[in-house]
Amino acid sequence: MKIQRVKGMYDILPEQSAIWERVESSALATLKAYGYQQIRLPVLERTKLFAQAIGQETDVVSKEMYSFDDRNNESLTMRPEGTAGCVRAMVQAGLIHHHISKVWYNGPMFRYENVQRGRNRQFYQIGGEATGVSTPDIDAEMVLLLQAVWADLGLDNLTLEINSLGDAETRQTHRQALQSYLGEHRSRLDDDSIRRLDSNPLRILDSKNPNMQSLIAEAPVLLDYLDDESTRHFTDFKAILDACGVEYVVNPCLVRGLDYYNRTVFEFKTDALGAQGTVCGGGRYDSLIERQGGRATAAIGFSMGVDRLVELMMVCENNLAHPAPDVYVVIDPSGKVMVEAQHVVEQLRKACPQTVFQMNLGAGSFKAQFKRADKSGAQLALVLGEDEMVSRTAVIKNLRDRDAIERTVDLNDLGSPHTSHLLSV
RNA sequence: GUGGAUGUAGCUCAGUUGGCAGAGCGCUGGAUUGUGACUCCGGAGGUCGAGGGUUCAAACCCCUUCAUCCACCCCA
Repeated sequence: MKIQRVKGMYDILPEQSAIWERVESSALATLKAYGYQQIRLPVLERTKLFAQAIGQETDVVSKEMYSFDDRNNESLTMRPEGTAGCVRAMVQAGLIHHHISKVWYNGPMFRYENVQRGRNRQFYQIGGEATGVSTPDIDAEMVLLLQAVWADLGLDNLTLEINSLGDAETRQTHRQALQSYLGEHRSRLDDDSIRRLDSNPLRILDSKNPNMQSLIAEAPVLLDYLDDESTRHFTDFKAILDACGVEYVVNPCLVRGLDYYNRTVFEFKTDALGAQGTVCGGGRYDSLIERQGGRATAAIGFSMGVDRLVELMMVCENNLAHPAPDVYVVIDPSGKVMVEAQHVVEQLRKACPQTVFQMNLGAGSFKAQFKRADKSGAQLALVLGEDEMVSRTAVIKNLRDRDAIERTVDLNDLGSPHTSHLLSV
């Protein structure tokens, strides 16, 4: 039996890697333009870091972590998300003592979940964290930054949902109100909802069950419980989005799965990817840094699911062109010129650094080589046959224009502008 | 953890009542001297997911198991 890949962990094959590169480079360039600097973090952290930061009771910590004891009998965990480790690093390095720090990271995260479309056990996130700013201007700038990434990628079908969770007290008070309200109408709840009553009552408000809609409509709304400062924060946040022409939906039921969030939370969603439509999520975590032992510092972060963005790019058929070489080099099938041909092409690569040359490798008749040349997508074929090598020339054939005449280059004059011109595409 | 679907060539998939393992694409050789695309003729490539059972005979029926996909839950 051949050894197969581990469930939920995928190989990113050459066919897709170009799109990955596109998403990553687009995010990188935009983050740079908004003043974010890269931070590179370990995959392994101490287990208690995540338990503390994310919350012992969350699904992620209670049943989805890849944890194990190392040889020193210390429990380590493969990071299930990026923020906890990033905050740990920033506190450890003293970065939170600046007026503001903006960092971004990119890498694999691990959660032991049942796989389905858009949900893998090893998945990739590009995340950004900004510490030191408690005002809503940074919240809005982060959303604008993300919008700029979508625009750059040509993704125009994402909807932005926002909400404010207030502070911890807000959520606690609302949760109790919600539980007592739903508890009073227990008879109208379906089985799923009764199960969630203790674990996650806010989720009940998301139910699609038509029999419960009137009940849900009357339920206590989190936004009504916000303290004054959170309300003002949320209002100002929305005002900046409005001024910048950002469309959004206030979703009072939007909650995040990790405990550290407060105030502003947001998600970018698509309906083109099946059930897992959240492509990017984020929010404030103003008390996390202090809880991690740092000086009390406000902070906000986001993370985008690169796997999902890549899939969305493929669904939208945005630019799936395979990268093609510019010049395919056909050499004499006899093998007599193999040594010299490699030398010539090496000189050409230096003389024309913008041009991508693909040597024919692994022998083959002229016929076979031209078939490969055609299939490669190259514009030009450079023919280094035995006759040409004797006369120190090479033939350039245009593979995309039937009527173009074949041209000849002088192999003694490879560095000349004339040669470069003939080979430029 | 709970449902449902699917496993046959590198890929996408046919395979009738149980009766020789198939197609398209891809790969590869050829169709008169060293030239691709369109066309034509060849070739290679299979433990039919795995194990067991029924049968003269199993890709097909039965049992077990593994894997994949989709969904619930939850999240990026």
